Amino acid sequence: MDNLTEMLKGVLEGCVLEIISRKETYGYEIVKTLNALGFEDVVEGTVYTILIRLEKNKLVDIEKKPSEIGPPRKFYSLNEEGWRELSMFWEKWGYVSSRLTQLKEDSRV
Amino acid sequence: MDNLTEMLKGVLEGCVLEIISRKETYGYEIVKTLNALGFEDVVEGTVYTILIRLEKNKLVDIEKKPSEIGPPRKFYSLNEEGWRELSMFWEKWGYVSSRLTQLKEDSRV
DNA sequence: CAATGCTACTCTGTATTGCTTAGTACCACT
DNA sequence: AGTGGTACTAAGCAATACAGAGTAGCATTG
Repeated sequence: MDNLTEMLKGVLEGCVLEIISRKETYGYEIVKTLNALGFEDVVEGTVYTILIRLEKNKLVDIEKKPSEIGPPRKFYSLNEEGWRELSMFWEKWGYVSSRLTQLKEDSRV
Repeated sequence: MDNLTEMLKGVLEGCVLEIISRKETYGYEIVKTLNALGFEDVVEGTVYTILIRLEKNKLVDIEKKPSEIGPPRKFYSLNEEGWRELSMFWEKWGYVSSRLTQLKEDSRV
C-alpha cells in the first residue's frame, strides 16, 4: 500500500505504545515489528522520533542493556501514564473508526 | 471525544470528499455535516483549507450560486479525478483500519 | 435604522507529526 | 581490512488540522 503517511499521523504513536505494552522492547525491533504488521514503509527515523517523544512526555521507562550482536539497546516499557495514554488511544481510535465506518456504510444506502 | 486532531489528519479530507460525493454542497454545510457526524470540534477554518486544497489539486468542480438567506455559496462536486481519489481513500482506510484492528485484537490473546 | 445574529467565505500564522537523509558506532564473519 | 547487519542520533522538510481574526450578505427585532 502506497503513501499512507498522512493517514498514519496520530496512529503510529499508538501502535508503538501498543507494541511496547506487550513486552519490553527497543527501537530497532519495534521498526521490524511494524514492518511485519503491514506498515512496511515505516523507517527507523520515524520510530526513533516517536520514542524520543514518548520519553519526553514521560510515558515510558528506559533501560539500557548490552547486546551480543551489536551496539547496546535502549529497552522501553510503559509506565502507569503510558498505559493510560494507550487506553486513551484505543478509545479515540474506536470513536474515529466507528464514525468513518458509519460514513462509509451510509454511502452505500 | 476530546482532541482527535492528530488522528483526523489524513482522514478528514477523505470525509469531505465522501460528503461532496453524495450531493453538490458547500463549505458551511460540510462543516455542519461533519459536526453532526460526530466530528464536533471540526471548525470552518479547517474545512475551508481542505476545500481550497481539493480545488488546487483539481479534484472538484465549483459553481457559485446565490443564497436567499445569506451570502452566495460555492458549491462543490467531485470530478472524475475526485472520484478516483475518494476510491483510493477508502482503500487506504480499509488497509490501515484492518491492521489496527489486528494489532488491537492480538493484544487480547 | 441601528443592532444583533446567523450564514458564508477568506486569510495568516502555528503546532504536531511522520519522513528524508545522513551520520556514528558496535559486532561478526570472511 | 572490508562488508553487512544491528542500533541509535540528529537536522531539516512537508503535510495537515487548528486558532483567530476579518469581511460581508441577509433577516429579525427593538
